[in-house]
Amino acid sequence: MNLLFKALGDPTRREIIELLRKRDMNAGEIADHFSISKPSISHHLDLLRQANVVISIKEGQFITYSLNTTVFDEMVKWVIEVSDKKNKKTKK
Amino acid sequence: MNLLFKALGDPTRREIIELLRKRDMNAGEIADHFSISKPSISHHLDLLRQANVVISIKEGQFITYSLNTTVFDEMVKWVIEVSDKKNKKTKK
DNA sequence: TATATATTTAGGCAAATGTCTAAATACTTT
DNA sequence: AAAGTATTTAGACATTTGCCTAAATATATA
Repeated sequence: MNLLFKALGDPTRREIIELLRKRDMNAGEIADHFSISKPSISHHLDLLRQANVVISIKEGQFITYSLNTTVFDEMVKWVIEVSDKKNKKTKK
Repeated sequence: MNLLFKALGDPTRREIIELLRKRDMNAGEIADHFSISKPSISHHLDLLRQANVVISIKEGQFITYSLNTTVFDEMVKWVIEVSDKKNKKTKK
């Protein structure tokens, strides 16, 4: 879960996630949305892949990236749980 | 939201959050749960406070820390929204 | 085969992060 | 007022992060 939080702790990477939410894209298309270099985007994509937030599939000379949203489940569960205990304490 | 994700991207800080879920604690009590120095814990608490995850209240010579879970709401909303690929409309 | 296109890898650099010890600040008690 | 307790601030250090350019790899096309 640490890799996931770290992955989400960068605005560029969150923007990439928001892009991929609309449709799958290859690395070049993703890079075109930003003013930083392609190698830097490639690095961000690597971190997102390590955190299992995205999946990459090679298609010819392109590499298509798509979102894997299941990885968020555990995280949301943790956050809700952490929030819930506190509520319980004040509610009861 | 960046400060929040960054705050959550460290295991010690997540443990602090889990501690505070059970009950409010002062800085010394929190530090006693870890093997790292008090100044380091103080720094972690500062980051959590900057991210609005905790609130600190001075009580005599102690400083009591408590969780502020409302800050998670926006984050969970973002994650859920991003996970929902079918509804691509961005609402504010 | 040679050239163009897509993407990553390598290496370097400045800034941010997480840790420490020592010192400073604030409050309490004697 | 002096001493003790709680916590933070300051400064240093190694590691990580995010960015860059240049080079390498892989595929497509003339």
